[in-house]
Amino acid sequence: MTVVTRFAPSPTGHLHIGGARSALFCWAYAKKQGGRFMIRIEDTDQARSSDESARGILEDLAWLGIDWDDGPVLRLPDRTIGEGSRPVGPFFQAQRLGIYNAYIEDLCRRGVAYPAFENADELDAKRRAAVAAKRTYRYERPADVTPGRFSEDRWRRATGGEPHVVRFVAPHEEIVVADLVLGDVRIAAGELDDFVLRKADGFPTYHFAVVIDDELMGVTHVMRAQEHLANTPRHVAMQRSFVRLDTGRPFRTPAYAHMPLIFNMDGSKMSKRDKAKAARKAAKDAIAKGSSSGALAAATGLNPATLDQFLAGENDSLDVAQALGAHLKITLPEVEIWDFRQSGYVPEAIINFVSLLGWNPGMKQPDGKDLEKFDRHFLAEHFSIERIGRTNAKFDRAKLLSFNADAIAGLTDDEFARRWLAWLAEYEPDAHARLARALGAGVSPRLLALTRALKPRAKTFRDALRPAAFALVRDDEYALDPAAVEKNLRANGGTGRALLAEARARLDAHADWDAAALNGLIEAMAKERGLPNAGPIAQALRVALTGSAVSPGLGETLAVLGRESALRRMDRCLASIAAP
RNA sequence: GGCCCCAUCGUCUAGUCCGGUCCAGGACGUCAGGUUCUCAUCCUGAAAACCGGGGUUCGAAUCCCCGUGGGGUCGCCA
Repeated sequence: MTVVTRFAPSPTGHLHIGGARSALFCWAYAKKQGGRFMIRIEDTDQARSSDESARGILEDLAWLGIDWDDGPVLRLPDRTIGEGSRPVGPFFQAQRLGIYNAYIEDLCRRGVAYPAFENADELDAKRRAAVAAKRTYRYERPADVTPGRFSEDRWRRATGGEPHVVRFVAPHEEIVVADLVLGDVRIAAGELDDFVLRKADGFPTYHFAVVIDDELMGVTHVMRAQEHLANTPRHVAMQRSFVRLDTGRPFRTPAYAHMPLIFNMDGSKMSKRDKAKAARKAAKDAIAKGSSSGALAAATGLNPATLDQFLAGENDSLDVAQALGAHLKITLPEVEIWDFRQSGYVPEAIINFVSLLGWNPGMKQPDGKDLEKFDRHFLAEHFSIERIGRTNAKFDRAKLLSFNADAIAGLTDDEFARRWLAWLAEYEPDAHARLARALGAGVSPRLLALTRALKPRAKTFRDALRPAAFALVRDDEYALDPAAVEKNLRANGGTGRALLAEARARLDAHADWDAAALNGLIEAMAKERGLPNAGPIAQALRVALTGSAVSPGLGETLAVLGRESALRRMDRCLASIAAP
């Protein structure tokens, strides 16, 4: 039997970090077993689903390198995914209404389901009353409904146009879910009530569509987050009662594997709202320090009333959060793959880190330490359901960041340059343009010199922007930091300035404008002058070349700028500081 | 509240199935040193955990029970 796993996102937003892990594990298991990995879009919530969201989720998966064998076709500039799908589509549930309806009718005729006519508000009120009274609420099956018997009268009313939902006749028996991670999970008879299969708008509910589609699409292994565990008995109950329309065979029950949940460090659920929370906190801190909501509104261009509502917690608008974040210079917490991508994370690091949230290879490295660095190909070769953990995990951003830094450090210089440039083009087009202007387009030798210097200083692609700043400005476009000038050029009667002047002369006469050779020149000069190290010369030059006391290595800095630019910057600096 | 799941350093975890080699190992973070022209990288070292209580056993992080704590779920959301 060919293993078929699936990831079935609801297109109501971006791909969440937890969803990415689910998809990854499903993908890895299918690869490992020589099976197929499928994507199905669960767009049965008419109000919240969107095509853009579906497209975005597919693109995020593709970006992570999680390709599907079956599912929607996604055309990307460099490849197309989903073209070789088995003919079990369509893969959008909204396009499968005919199938669901055929099953609904069969189920009703066999007395396994029945139309119900209660009003949603009334049921809601009953439910709330039960909760208030600390009683368990269960839908009460109408007296005229008999399991196994077609409710003709109800069917007639329903087909006659009366508003209704269709409910399942829940079996009165114990249900055992044989979970591959958790073991047997038993639910006593009578715990399930007659839940809804088809909503009043004619769309299937999640539970119903999942069971129908997993059967019809040949899904053999359902791997998903533990939040679905408590719903699984419903699915098993349906599988026991449903019969395929095409073959007349009973539904099969796939293997289940429920994986642990992922939370924030504080134990809260990771959600888009975290961004609003962070922005709100930063704004309130700013106000506490003397700013005001009016000033914030003015600075961000936000509508003052909208901002006040946001601050009061009356809405969690992403736009407001982002405007505040940009103005207050805070990074909003990333929770979706799209966020991490924008923040300059690489897919390798996300894949690796997220794999470790609830799974572990349990292998040692040659040095005896636990193996925890690997890529998706390793996962495809070694993934096993037995090694999925049972405990919920907290998402430690610091560790992810460290993984990302390592992944970046592991790139070749050329690869880093190419990918950083592509990232800039997408998320920092202004810096991208400035860089092309200063160093030439594409991966030029000088760009390579720059990125070599940037790589060990960057934990993310965005991080690389700061140490690259000196290369993005014109030779007369940057300001000299007064404190740095004072300390490194003016102090001690201007020894720094004198060193700068001498270094400038030596550099002018120097033929080989290469980072290593330039470093050698500075070292040699320090030695000749009897200095304990190259520090004073390097610092004087650094301030002159970049305006600041902090920059990449001096040789690299010089090499990136090039002879002309470097000399011009030194001259400008010397001219701005009077000789003593 | 009913039902269900879980429980090793601050965090991710190895070890748990097949009790002894575990005064519990690794990683991230933290702290202290060191290398280096600044920053970063890098190197070395340290502190840091078997939720509690009962059993079973010569012996329990590992098996059993109870408690406690955390989580999920109970929608015409998925």
